[in-house]
Amino acid sequence: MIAVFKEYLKEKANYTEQELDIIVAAAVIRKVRRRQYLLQQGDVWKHNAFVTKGCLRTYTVDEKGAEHIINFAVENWWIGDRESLRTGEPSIYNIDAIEDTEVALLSKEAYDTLCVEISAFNDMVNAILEKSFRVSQHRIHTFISLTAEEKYRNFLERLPHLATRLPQSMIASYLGMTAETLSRIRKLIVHK
Amino acid sequence: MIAVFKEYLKEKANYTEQELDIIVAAAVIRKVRRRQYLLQQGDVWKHNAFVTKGCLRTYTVDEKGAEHIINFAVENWWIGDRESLRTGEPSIYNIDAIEDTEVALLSKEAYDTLCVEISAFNDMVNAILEKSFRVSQHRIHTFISLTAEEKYRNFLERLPHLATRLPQSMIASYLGMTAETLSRIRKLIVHK
DNA sequence: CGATTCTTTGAAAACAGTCAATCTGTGTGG
DNA sequence: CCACACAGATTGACTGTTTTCAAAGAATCG
Repeated sequence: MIAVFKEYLKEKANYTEQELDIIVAAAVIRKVRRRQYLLQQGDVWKHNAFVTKGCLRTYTVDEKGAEHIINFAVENWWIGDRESLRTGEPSIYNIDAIEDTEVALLSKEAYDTLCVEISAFNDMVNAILEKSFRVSQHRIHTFISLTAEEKYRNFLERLPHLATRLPQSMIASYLGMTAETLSRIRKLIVHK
Repeated sequence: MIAVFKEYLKEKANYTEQELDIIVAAAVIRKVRRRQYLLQQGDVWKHNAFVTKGCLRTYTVDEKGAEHIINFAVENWWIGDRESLRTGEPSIYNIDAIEDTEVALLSKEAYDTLCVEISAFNDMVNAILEKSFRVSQHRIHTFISLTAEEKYRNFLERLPHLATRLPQSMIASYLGMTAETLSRIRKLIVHK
């Protein structure tokens, strides 16, 4: 499945064959079974993970035991905890697999080295970061300006491939509403 | 007020005196009066703005005329629309001054040149971007996991200097609630 | 002081959450 | 292959929270 990673890199920048090999060689493939953790609250996150197959989520669990999903990641997405990676502090997030999954892990050290030695990699990484930021700004905007129904419709538009792939209870959590509310909204939409 | 910008740069990285001068020389100071726009919906944003004095907000206006505040920026913060800057498309946001304000503007071209020629500047810029991303992830988390009262308390903790500086109606908008709701929450908190 | 803007309050309506029960589909073991 | 268990989705009744609209009360600025 490392081929997926290589394809992704080729699309993102004009790496030389040699550079591609260096990057791919630095990655470690790791399988994560459904329901298995990639990161557990309290642990320090020391990698950058690229998903080659499957689906993961980042979430927190509050005092009442309710889960709050911050992010999903499927094939060709990056996932991790930048906060913990940067500070070295234990993470407040959990990351686990929603399906049987495979990720390419780049250790913090390998990652930093690649950034220094391959300028195209550094640029790619920053472009990804910028995109992530823009996406999260957009998501904030949905929270402050849309109704529950609009948030769901917006989700269907922006991430249609996720809508069919994820349990609805998780979509509800991602949108900041209960599974019951989402179920009622879906019913309402069908009747329109 | 350009001195504020220079101080900020000194704190963020070890620039040489020469580098500092180059960066500062690239900046254009612009005054923005209270209620005056720095960016208007439909215009293309072509700068990066650093606030040396005053306070601004980024917001949208929906079909019903309601304003939704995405972000504030006070002294030593950056503000702008990365989306429009990157794509060259007209912005969907408005930016205006909440107080009489002064910003240092770096044109897209000047900014890109500085990134190439001064590597410390490039690193600084990326560190700022990463921080912005982490802050916005945190904010998303507040939206999906906190009650209205908790969101306000969290705001007071994280941005106490803004709480006293901004009209409450704007804080309410930033938190995704109505001014009336925030007013009631404040009353409730006082009685505790 | 007067005008304007911001905040507070009240009452009703709309909306979303909670809890408990039922329904549906999937996969497993006998 | 069937029966059962299990997880996820739906529904109903109820509760609690937030919005809406309208009006009154502070605060601020020229």
